[in-house]
Order: sequence, then C-alpha cells, then structure tokens
Amino acid sequence: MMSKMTKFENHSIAKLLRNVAATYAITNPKKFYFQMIAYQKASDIVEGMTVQVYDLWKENKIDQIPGIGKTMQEHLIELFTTGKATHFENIFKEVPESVFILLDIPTFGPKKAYKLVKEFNLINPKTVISDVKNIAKKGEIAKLEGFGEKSQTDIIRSIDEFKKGAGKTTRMVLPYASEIAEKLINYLKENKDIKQVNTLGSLRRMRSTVGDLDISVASSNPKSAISHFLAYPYVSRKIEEGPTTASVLLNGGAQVDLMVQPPDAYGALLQHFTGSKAHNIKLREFALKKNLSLSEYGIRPKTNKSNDVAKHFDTEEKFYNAIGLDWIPPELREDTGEVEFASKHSLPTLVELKNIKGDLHIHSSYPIEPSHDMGNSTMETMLTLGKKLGYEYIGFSEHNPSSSKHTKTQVNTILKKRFEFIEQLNSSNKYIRALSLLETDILPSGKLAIDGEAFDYLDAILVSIHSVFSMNKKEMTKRVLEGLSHKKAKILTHPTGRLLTTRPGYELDFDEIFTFCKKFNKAIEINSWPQRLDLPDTLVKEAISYGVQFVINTDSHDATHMNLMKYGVSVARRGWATKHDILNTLPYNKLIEWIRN
DNA sequence: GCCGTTTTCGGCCCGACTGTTTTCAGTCG
Repeated sequence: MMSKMTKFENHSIAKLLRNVAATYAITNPKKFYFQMIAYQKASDIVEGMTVQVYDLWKENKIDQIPGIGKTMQEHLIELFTTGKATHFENIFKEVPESVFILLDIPTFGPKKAYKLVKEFNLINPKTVISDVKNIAKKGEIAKLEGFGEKSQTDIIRSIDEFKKGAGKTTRMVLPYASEIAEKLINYLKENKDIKQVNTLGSLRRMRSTVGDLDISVASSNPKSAISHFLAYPYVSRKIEEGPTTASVLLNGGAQVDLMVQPPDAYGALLQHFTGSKAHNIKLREFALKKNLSLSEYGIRPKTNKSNDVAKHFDTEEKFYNAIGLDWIPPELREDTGEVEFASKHSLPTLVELKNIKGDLHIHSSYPIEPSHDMGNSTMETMLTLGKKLGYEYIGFSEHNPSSSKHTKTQVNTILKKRFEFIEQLNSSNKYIRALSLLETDILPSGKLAIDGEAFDYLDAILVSIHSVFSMNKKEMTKRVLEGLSHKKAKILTHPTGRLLTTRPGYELDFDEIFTFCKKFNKAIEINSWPQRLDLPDTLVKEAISYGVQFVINTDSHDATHMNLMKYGVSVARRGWATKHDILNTLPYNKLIEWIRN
C-alpha cells in the first residue's frame, strides 16, 4: 500500500516533473528551452503545494493548478489512472536513470550529472553515487574537459555532505529555523557596520518548513559585514563569498545565505530575496507591462541599453508603490492572486498576534489520568502566563481520561472534580477566565470517548483523531463528521493529523468537512505546534471560501509552549485570514456565546 | 509547455558566484 501512495505524493510528482526538465536540458536545451522552464516551474509549484495533486485529481480539480496546463494534466491523469505516463517514459529513455539519482545532490545539475554518467558509463542507479565518488578519488574527473582539481574535490565533499543528510530536500520546521536565525541575527547586530538585519525567503514568508536560512543586512560597508558573518562561531564551512553575498553551512547542517546592500537600496533587496520565486516572476511580468524592469538593486526602465542606473528604494513599501501596488504582506507572496489584489487595493487585513484573546487548547498537569500525554504545568501557572500574554480566557483541554483504565463512573467523578476546581479558579481570579474543555478522541466507530453525565462538567469539547489513521477517505470523513455532530463538539483539532517531516496525514474529504462546519457552526483548529501547523495554510484559504471559522490554538503541554501562538497565526495569515475568520479574537462574552449556543 | 487589462499567437524575470576558461557554462535562488 505504501509504495503506491508514495508514488503519487507531491514530492514524487515534483521529482518526476523535474526529471522531465532535466531530460530536456540534456537532450536538446535549445529546442526545448521553454518546455524545460515550464516543467521546472511546474515542479516547483507541486513541491510547494500543501494539498495533494492526486487528491485534486480525484475531486475533479486538477485543472485548478496554475502552471500545470492541459498537456501536463493529461500526462498526470494517465499516470494516476494507469500507473505510468507514456510520454514521460519515452523521453526518459534518452537518459540513464542514474543521472536522476545524482540530481538530488547539491551542486549537481543535469549537465554535470549526465556528463559524468556518460563518460564513465555509470548506469547502475543503485551505486552511481559511490561510483562517482570513487572515480573522483582516483583523480579521473579532473582530467575531463570542463572539470579540474577543484571541482573534483568539490564533488567528493558534496557527496559526503549529501550522505550526512544535507540534501536539497531536507527542510526544517519553521520554529526551529526561526530559533537558529534569531541567534545569528543577534550576533550580526554586534557589528557597527550593520544597520539592519532581516530574515528573508520562506522564513520571512513563514512557510511551515524552511530549507535554507536567508538573511539580509543593510550596510554601507559590505566587506566588513560579510567578514563578520563569515566569522560566526557556528560556521562549519564557507560555500561562497562575493562582494554583496556569502553562503555558509552551519554546524547543525543548515545553510545560510547572506545578502548585503547599502541602506538607501535596501528595499529592493528585501523584496527580491523574500520571494517567493513565483511571486517575483509574477511581479516582474506585471512591471514589464509598464515598461519597468525589476531586480534586487531597484527599478529601471526597460530599454535595450543596459547601462541605465536602477532607481533605489530604502523601503519595500516604496518599491511596491513604485509599480502601482500596495505593499504585500510576506505571508501572501506565493503567486496565488496577491498581485492582482494589491493592484486593486483590495488585499485583506490579515489577523495579527495582538488580535488573539485566548487559547483554547491547553494541556495542564491536572491529574485527569488521560488517554494520551499530559501537560507539565499547573492550571494556575498557565492562567498567570495567559494574563501576561494579554488573554481574556484559557480553555483547558486535557485528553479525555483513558477509557480502558476507568469505568464510566470513575470518568464522571474525575471530570466533576476538575469542573469544580476550574470553577474555584474562576471565583478567585477575576482577570482571566478558565473554560472547562476536553480534547476528546473520536473512536474508529465515530463515537466519542466519553458520554452521558460527563458532558455536564464541560463547557464544550474539542474532538480529534488519535488512532487508526489508516482508514480510507470515505470512512475517515464519516468518522470525523459523526464525532463532530455532538452538540458539545465545537472544534475539530489538528484536522489532517500530519506531522511535518515525519508523516503525511490521514485522508479526509474537506469539501464535506467544510460544508458541515459552516452549516452547523463548528470551528476548525489551526494548531500551532511546530510539527503540526495544521490545518495547512492552503486548506485554510479554501475553508474561508466556504465561510468556515477557525480557532488558533497552541496545544501547549507546558507553559513555555504558549509562546508558539505566533506560528499558528502565521498559518492563518498565509491562508489569507482576517481577524473575523478567527473566533479566539473575540472578547470573552462573545466567545462564550458561541461556545454555549 | 503555459498563458492572457495590447495577446488563442508570440512572448516567456533577473542576477550572483564558482570553476574553468580567456569570454563562458553551470548551478542556484
């Protein structure tokens, strides 16, 4: 089962499309130049999607992916239907499979990979990587035209680093990347020549996972800024160094790219390296229609003479305004319509961390004898921190008491005692309200893990899937909707069940889920836990189009986790959510109306 | 191969850095 699933996952489809582009690059790059670009672009798009192309096809929505036109759709449909795409198989005949294996190694592109495979006849895909390394060690590669001693040692090092896991496809979860970046930024700020430091790239756009760390620096003395950067104690190796850029590998394996510009031209730099690539291409095409050419240096008129000096901008706002656009929040820069909205001055006002008035998914250390993991911090500690964060309410949502280890009467007794304890907390604390909630398992049957009297001690429940992930889409959707049907079930937590970099998620029919939630006034959770960030941003955007509302929660199991809220907010922002889409931006009296109705 | 506020034909973002060259090709973002 797994092998078939894997074959149709986005990552595999992206790799397939990338291989098509590579084949064109090898066989006839002049004739197939624009096909090559089109396939590479399509590959990037698929790699970045959080919805599965395969699912879109099953829902008859495969024609809704920008960058994948009629021809590619036909090939993919053939692939999904029959297991192979004839056109792709035919063109792959021109290139040994081992070439595609080498493409996963950083610094290996189509030309280099093909040349090595061809010259040394390395046609075994299972051994090709070690074969290349052995040949390099023997000194054979340096003898080839276009290669030399330096590139030969670079090849050996690239392979070694790749084997250690520093590949093109390894990504870090956002909060982890943010932490590494913050340390580096604090270090960079120690230098007098560095006026301003920013995160760029997917880190600034707050994507759920981040590949390289991109950092920009405003400085009138780039040389000093770059040498300070290269002297960072945690650098394991310099990758490259130029007058305005430098790249290094850190000890932990993360790559950092640094860009420097003087303060008066800093706006264009920020814009360019924040990306995304697709956003920048859209932006430049938009500007070209106004006869303007954009680059990381600024804006110049599009003429045949290349000696025009680019007009500089100190801020990003001025850069966007100069081409007739409103400033676009980084989270929206994915080429999903933001340029059109900015040109019509109709971008949404995105929800912000400061709009959040409470957190409804908190696991305290209250002895509830739960079915799953329990929290580390007391309710009192978490309420105190909640007040510090400016919250009006905290919802305690421990896992339901384990049903295998307790009788119904015991469960009722535990929940009753907990309810009285929470009431007592509320009577002695007028600054922040505590709600009695419960993260309740939806059992494979669709039944909830508690019933009857237990509900009398709960303001509402959050429902979730914690077992038997392998059900098919239809069964799983039925299971979730049945659980969500209970009058007190108000929030569906971490709806896809994905764990970033670990496991995909279970299958759900989100058309049905969203329609149901809208009809019965149920909310969907945006879970801020670093490995979850679930519901994913693209599904958030889709849910909003159904009119579904959200609650952004941290799923804290410790008081320190309560600070993760900003990452959940970033998911909402990437899904184009305003504060009106987020229920826990409501003040307590409004929120409790929704909870109780 | 994709796409549409000059277009269903005729365009397709813009530049940095490295290594191998002696003016450029390859890779990357």
